[in-house]
Amino acid sequence: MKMRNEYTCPLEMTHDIIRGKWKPIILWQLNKGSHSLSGLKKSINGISQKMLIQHLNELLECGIIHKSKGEGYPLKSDYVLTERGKRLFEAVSIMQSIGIEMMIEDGRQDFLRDKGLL
Amino acid sequence: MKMRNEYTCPLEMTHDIIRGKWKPIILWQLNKGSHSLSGLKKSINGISQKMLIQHLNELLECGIIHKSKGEGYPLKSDYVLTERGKRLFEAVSIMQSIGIEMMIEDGRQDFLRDKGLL
DNA sequence: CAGCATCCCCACTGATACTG
DNA sequence: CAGTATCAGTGGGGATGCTG
Repeated sequence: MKMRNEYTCPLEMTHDIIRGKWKPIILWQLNKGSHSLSGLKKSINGISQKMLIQHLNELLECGIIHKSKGEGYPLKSDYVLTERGKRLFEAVSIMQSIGIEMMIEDGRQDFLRDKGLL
Repeated sequence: MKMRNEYTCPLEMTHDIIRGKWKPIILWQLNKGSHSLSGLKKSINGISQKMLIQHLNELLECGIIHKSKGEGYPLKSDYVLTERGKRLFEAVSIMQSIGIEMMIEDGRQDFLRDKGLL
């Protein structure tokens, strides 16, 4: 993820952090609780392992998530939201609710009901 | 802006809408009040006219903003947030506040003070 | 299971020039 | 002032295969 060199406002910073295609969904999953790599992969539909790891590393760099690594075999990783990540999740949460509102306005209640979101 | 064909959750929808590099700043400006094209261009540092118009058109398609066009000369356009756009702005607003918090944690109070955000 | 390395494509971005 | 058209660079995203 290419970040800008300079930020003219804090908004751009948060936006750059969350811009990646899978970032919001990753945060959404991690907010439910810590996940292993494979756990995340299973819970996120359509993501490739490479993209998942790439996005996780970017979130790590920004201090949004924290990683614990087990030592023995089988290998076990554990990703968790940091405090900063939990705050960022609030924005993600709002995006979700806005998405729901938009879908309702667009008459897609059926879709939402199927997902158990209505 | 390439939107996905299918959305597995509403979050992805909102994310796709706001993904563009300049979208949040545009919403931020429009939330202050309606703007003409040139007005927006002047208020957004570094944006090219092409990108501005492109993003505006995408926001129009999604029903986030509304455009009025004057008939006479000199030409006068007017962009405003729709009700949906105002709701989306709330998410943008949260992103801004999170950006501020992050910058404070990172010890960039000086930057924020310069911008009058602290 | 966790993670890295390669290769490739296309969408996003941007500069520039032109029209009403 | 508002908006379109064209061309080019690049980095984000994805498929696949390899290592500890």
